[in-house]
Amino acid sequence: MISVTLPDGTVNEYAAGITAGEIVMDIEGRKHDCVAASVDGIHKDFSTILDSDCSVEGISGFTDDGIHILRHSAAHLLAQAITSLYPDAKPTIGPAIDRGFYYDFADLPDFSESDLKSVQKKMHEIARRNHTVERVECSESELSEMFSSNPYKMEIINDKLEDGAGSTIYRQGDWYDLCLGPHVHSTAKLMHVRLTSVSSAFWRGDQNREQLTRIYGIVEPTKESLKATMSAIEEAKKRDHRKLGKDLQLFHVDEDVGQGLILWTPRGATVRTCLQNFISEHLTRQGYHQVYTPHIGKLDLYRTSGHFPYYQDSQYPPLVEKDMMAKLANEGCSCGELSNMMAAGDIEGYMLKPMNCPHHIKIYSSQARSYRDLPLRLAEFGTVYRWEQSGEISGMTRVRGFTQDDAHLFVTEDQIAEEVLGCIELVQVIFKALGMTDYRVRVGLRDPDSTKYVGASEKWDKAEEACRKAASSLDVNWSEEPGEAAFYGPKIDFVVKDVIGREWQLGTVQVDYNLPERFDLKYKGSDGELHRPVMIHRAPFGSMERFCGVLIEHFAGKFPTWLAPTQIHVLTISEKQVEYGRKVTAKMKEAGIRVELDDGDDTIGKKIRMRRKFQPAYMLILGDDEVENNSVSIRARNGDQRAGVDFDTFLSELVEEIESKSATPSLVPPQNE
RNA sequence: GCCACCAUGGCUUAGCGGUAUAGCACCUCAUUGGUAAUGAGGAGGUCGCGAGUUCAAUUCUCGCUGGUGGCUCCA
Repeated sequence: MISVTLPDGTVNEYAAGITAGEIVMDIEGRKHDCVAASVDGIHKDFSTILDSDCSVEGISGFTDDGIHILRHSAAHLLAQAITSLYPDAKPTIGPAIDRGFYYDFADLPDFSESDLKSVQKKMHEIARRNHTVERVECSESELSEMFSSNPYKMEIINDKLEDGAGSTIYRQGDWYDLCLGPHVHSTAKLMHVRLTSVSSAFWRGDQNREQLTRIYGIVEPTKESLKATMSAIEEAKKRDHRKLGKDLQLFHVDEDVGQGLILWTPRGATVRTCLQNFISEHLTRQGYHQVYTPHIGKLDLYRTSGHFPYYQDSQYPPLVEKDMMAKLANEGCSCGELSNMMAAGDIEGYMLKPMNCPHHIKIYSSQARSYRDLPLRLAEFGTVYRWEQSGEISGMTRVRGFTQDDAHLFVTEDQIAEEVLGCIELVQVIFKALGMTDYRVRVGLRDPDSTKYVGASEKWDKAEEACRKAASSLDVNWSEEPGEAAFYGPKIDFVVKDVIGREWQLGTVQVDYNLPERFDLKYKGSDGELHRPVMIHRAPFGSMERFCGVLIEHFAGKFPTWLAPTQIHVLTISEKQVEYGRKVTAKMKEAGIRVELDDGDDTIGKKIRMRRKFQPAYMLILGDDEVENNSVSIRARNGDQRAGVDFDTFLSELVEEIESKSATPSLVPPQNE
């Protein structure tokens, strides 16, 4: 007999040799939703035989751990279906991921989304067969024999397994895969599966290696949860900033202008301006100086900074000076030669700036600086250009021209900690005001084994400690990531997820020992000696483009009143109220409200329907009653109403809501019916 | 950049080897209507661009541009 501790703390006696699954069934009953067992805290298959004392717990398919196992098993099911339909296809790897699972296949050419249906059908068919999923221990030679026709699996076996060590396979029906497990005990657990998309991936993420076909899917424990997940995905798609950007007329990208180059249309520009003004207020409060610098600079400047020619791949090509061009033409220089000269950095001209720092540095060094000038904080909504790969460009979140809410702080060694903290505070103030709580923070530290870093290691220790401290002052999850520091200093990154679960880096705070060195920056200390300042780069929101894109999704286009492109739409019921409507509109404009009047001859129902798509904070309905009482009827975004409000009262309440930057419109109390 | 898919008036979309649907938006007229579509009429497209096949291409083929999903990269 063995003693098994159950989740509620009781200890039961079982015959040795009982399986984990049998105990889970004993605890949870016959109709449980567990997919595997946790034995002494380690995830195990139900088939695991227990012959000594331990604790056992069922892992529900509704838990993070449980769904992970389901996904992994579903990946196997997918591979089984694919190999049965496409015998030449070779499964490579197929893990569970955050939002589902995928499997990469070699030799599955021309597979497209339209083929998913038949594969999914096959998966359901196999699932229904109720195959037992069986774990089998194999020796290295057995494995080599079983996977001899699959070079990818062989590569894993050769690379990952220690010499002579065996591993396990999981078998279901006539199919098996190299895997450590654990897995569900039967394919029947995998009925609620959907394949979602097809794309490609490189074997082992290496673009020099084979291109594989990757199939993505999701799986859920029950029919209901699958349905819920599917509709959540549908809902998320409606929030996509690319769709809302079009619907709400916030921005436009035109192929004649260029890929990844955002045209801010009036409504979007309004949102951006409001944000920039908001940020500017805080910059002033924190002692920043705002500056303006041009969009280009001489190549020499970027030679000094190190951007040119070393980061050519991610920059627009240089603008070659006219005289230089003419000279080269006279000399019969070919395009190939010109291109080689550019690559070598051996050319004169200008560059579209990929970063603002060199310009800001030149502002710093335009005067002799003393310790009394520090910290010097130079801020700019600075537009930069980077040559992102064409396949990477997406909406507003990945673009080729963007405006950073950039600043460079020139500080003494001793000021680093406090200034980093100041940067973090700014981020927090603004994230809080916008109700953005769903972000994570990465602290990039140096890799202790590498020598690529500039600056003395004592300095690094101090700066890294400052970053840790600053991060922990935040109310959010943060992680230390050794090896993720830039070569010139440690950094703090702010990362958010978009509606489809992709992560985007927004803000960053970076300590930099390198550029002050390269530009030979100095300040005179209290000791009368010249010292080297340290720079802090910070862009709390990254870029206005990406930030607004994320913000559109965050609010699902329903901006708080202070940010709404149009705050108020005034709708008249009939011609009789047009004059009053105009008066009210004019008064609001005078008060600085962004207001639009619809005095057309559509019915009120039609006007509401038409205006709704712009998601104004409020609509005002004006009929005879309102004209008579000098009042307005307020209609909130959700349809709730507040009628007969004196116009002046409404206006002062509205101004108050806007000035307080209230995150949610609150002029109409919620109505529960 | 790589792989797959996609591209029809402002938006959503039907369709096909014989130059093309429909809805909304837009314009005109009638209607003066209380909180998610009043009715009638009208205008608007060289079917992303360029080649090729064909008697004929929006429809087939190739190239380009742009988009979508991934991969890769990101000072």
